[in-house]
Amino acid sequence: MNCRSLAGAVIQTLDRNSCLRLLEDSSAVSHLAQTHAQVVVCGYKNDISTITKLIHKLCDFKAVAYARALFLSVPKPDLFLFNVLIRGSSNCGSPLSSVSLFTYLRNNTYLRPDNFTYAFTVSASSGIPDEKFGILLHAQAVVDGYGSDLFVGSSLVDFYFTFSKVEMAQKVFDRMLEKDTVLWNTMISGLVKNCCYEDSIAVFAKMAAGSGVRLDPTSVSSVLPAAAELQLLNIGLGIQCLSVKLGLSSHVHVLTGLISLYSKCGDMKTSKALFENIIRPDLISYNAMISGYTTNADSESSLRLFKELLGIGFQVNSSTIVGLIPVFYPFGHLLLTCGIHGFCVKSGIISNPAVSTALTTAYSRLNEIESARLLFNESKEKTLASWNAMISGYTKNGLTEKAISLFQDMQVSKMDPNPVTVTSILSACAQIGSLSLGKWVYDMIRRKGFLSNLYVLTALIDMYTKCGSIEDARKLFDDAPEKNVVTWNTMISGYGLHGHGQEAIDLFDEMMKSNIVPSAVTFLSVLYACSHAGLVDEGQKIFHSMVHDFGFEPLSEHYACMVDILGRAGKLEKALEFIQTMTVEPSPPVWGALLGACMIHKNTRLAQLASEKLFNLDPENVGYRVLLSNILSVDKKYAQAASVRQVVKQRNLVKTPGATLLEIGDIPYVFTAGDHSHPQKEAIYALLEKLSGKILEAGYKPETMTALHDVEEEEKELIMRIHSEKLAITFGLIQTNPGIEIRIFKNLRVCLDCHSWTKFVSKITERVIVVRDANRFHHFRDGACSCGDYW
DNA sequence: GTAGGGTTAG
Repeated sequence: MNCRSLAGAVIQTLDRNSCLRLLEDSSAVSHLAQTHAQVVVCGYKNDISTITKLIHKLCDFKAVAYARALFLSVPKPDLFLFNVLIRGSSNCGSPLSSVSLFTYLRNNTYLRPDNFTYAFTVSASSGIPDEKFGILLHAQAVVDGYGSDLFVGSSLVDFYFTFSKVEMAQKVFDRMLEKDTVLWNTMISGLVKNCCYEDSIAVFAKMAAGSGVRLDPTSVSSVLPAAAELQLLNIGLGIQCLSVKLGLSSHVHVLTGLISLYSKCGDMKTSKALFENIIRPDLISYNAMISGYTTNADSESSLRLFKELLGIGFQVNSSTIVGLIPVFYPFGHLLLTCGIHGFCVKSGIISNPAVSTALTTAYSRLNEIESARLLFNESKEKTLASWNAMISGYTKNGLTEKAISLFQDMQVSKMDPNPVTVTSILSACAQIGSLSLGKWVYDMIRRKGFLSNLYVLTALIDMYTKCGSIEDARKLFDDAPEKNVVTWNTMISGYGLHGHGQEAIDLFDEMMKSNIVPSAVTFLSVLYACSHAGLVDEGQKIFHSMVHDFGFEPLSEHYACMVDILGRAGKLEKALEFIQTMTVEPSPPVWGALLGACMIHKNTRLAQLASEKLFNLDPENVGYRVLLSNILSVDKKYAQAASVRQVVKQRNLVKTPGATLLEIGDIPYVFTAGDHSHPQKEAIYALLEKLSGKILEAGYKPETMTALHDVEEEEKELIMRIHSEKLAITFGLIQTNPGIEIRIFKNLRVCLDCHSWTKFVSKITERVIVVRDANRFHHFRDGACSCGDYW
């Protein structure tokens, strides 16, 4: 009905049927208001069925306040009207008013609730944070004899699924004498909501095979996400065939579900074909396509569809944006990310927490951690996911202290950590080697029952290996009820970290026997373990097997590992030959491994070749230049060494400062090179002096001296500044009783001199000294190191 | 029917 006829209608007196038709045809709240006036003018304001219709319509347009006011003016509302308003309030996001209406109905009227009343009120109670309302209603419904009503049953099943009470939902479902399509569908989608994907598929199969109930598009589109989540293409295919047979396959919901399934299985070609089959694709089907292209790293298509969507005038929603954003960061598209950010701000979508979380993640993955933090600070509604995104942003960028301090802020603001939070924090503990914090988190994990989560367990194993307790890690690993490839990789690389090459290989063999499919990282982990333990032949065998038995195309990282293995073993020429066989362009780490080997084996010629490549590939990296300068100095090529250092100076390249962490009890102490800030510095330097004398007597020769002949005075002093690990170890000797093991953590690789120094110190003080450097663990005992001088 | 946060190598 258009405005002119409506305006005309207002001045006419209409019969009841015309009034009702007018109500039926109203398409906005303003129309309804006029029609309301008309109803009053025509004398139907006490006609309950007309008023009920009006209230019903008002609710449809979300004018629930208006509807309630009108309801209050009705002298004797009947049950039907109560039911309409209970449902309406719930649909308008006021489930509490639904429940209070129900209570009013029971306590203050002569009316008795019927199956509709229960169904609507139970549905409403799914939207209230407190589960007690629904449980109470369930009991009352049973007492009133509606326990096996289909409508009531379906809403109860949905209610229990909403509160993750899967067993209760199942119980209600099983006890229903009669089951219809809606009840089955509720069961299928509820299981999906609770991540019981296999069960959901099983229920769907039962429904299709022997229930005698008709499948509808909702049945199919409810089960499809389960198949998609498990990437069960065969099951999906079966569902697709079935829906073709039943004539449901052209339904837009079904097609959208199939698009998502094929996308998650990596088949964008089929997804595209399905999408083209949709006669009138809606926003949700577009979203499914965009997110599909995004997860399959096709940024061009993803963006193309997004622009198409804007072009045809669709109002995009948060789902569109959240499905699009992750396509930006694998390709380093900072500008596009900023552009979308701007778009979100302008259109107001930014207020959606999922959107701002996705953007926070994007910025942090693009190493724009400050922008991420700004966005996080500005977001009004901070959900658990936004906290987690920010915390993991910090850990992924190596800003562990910030991650931990944000975690503390999170607890202050009463946000309860979940397994995702805990996983990130454990990763932070592993990074800085803080066993004390790690153990504290472990306590929390046990209290909250997160230990059954595989991510948490794996991160815990990693934390223990990186904090030095390889035995504790292994115990957790052995007791794990479930392991995936990452869990195995973590344990293998843990052994590598500690120089236990044979254990790593044994575990790898065991993994193969358990039929776990290895990943690229599996081979990297076991190869690094070989490198740390000097297992040259074993490493070569595994590399060969990786290519020929497992059909892996080696990545540049695998080559770097092999160069490392060969190079450390002194097979420098062989390493170079190996590089020349590479099918991919050698990356900086490949040449870096060769350069490192040149340092150990003092090969100036190859060092110059490797560094030339490195200076071209990675001109900003100071480490390589320092390394070359040292190699040249050792070879007495002082002029060349000086000119390498000159470049560093001229270009203002900054070397990461070395730092060492030592924990005494729960207190962490951080030392930097030449540190004079410590309150006990006098005692430290005095003991350092005393130790120096003793170890020189025992045969220690400072390694740096050989490299320093040509260095200018000022620079010499700079280099001679006592490295942080020496200060930390000395402090540890002062602070702990004889015989106690000392553990320190260094952010860079331990240098040759400190390594030698620590060996001697361990001998004369009869202490076990454990050093974790950027690369691996060194266990010093009685003048020797577990790495066999092989690092 | 579409959508946000987590573990493994270096």
